[in-house]
Amino acid sequence: MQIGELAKETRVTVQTVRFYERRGLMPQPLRRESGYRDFGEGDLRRLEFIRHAKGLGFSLQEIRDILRTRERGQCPCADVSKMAERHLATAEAEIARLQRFRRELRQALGTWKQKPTRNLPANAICVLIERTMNGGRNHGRKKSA
Amino acid sequence: MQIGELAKETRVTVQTVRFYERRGLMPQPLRRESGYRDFGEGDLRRLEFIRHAKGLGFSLQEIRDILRTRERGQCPCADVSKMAERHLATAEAEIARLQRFRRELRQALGTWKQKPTRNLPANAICVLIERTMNGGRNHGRKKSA
DNA sequence: ATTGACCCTAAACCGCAGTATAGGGTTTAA
DNA sequence: TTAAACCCTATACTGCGGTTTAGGGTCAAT
Repeated sequence: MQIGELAKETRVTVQTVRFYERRGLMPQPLRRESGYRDFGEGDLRRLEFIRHAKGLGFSLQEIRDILRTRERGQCPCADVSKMAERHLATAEAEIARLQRFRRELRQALGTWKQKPTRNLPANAICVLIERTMNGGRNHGRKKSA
Repeated sequence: MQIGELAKETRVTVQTVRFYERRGLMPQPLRRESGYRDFGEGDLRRLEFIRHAKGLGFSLQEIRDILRTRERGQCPCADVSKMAERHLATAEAEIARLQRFRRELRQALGTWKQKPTRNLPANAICVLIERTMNGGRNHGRKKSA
């Protein structure tokens, strides 16, 4: 299989396949007389694995390490498990952050939509953003003194 | 105020302050005879605003645009509102993605912890990851035929 | 007069995940 | 034989948000 076919099958570009090869995610493939790369079914599955792992949030470096471990005949699942736990922790933190952001922004947007812009204080930059600056929700109270 | 003091107050590095100036987020400050930058209270508040907006997920470019609008005497809140709505949509999608990832990974981790590695199929790379490849949870069924 | 802490600029570099460009060679069909 | 469609390498560039390096100048105290 030529690189173009492999690329089409896995919905990546030809350059990306070569890029993955340079980064050590794809192996040095067989070459024809012409110098053209010649891929097999295993390469196809490998590239599908890479795309899928990437979709799950693994970095190219992590994926490379997983594949290297597997090449040494070992099972990468223990490592993957560790990486996954780390991703989970990051994901949890990120979810929490985004949800806080969403809450604050909805609050700010809600009150702003009721009275947009009227008496914008001269020293303010943007009430929507600054509203969240002194610790979150100062709705009517003095600044948390 | 010298750049070092400003940087210390706002917990950024001196280089970052200069970087923000190059990017148009911080204004060209007054200069002393020596060429040293001389910042005032307004600059301090501006930099705090930048740090806060960044923490909320706004990009430097967006923040620069917000500040530019404000400099023209206009209220940036309408623009900010639009950006925020976009961020919300992105955040929702990201939350959903992360939660799916978390669910799949927990499932895979749970079953893997019960029987780690035993009979790893020769053509498999990592069951934890590949388990999620054929559409999610193929727990005992044939591959979604 | 010299040390140390601070400041200045311009430019290069970092990780990330590719994308683009320049300048070629190969294969196939008309 | 020539054109299209494919392939090759090497190198540079993108956007993001800075960080680092090189090579200086300034200011205060000793």
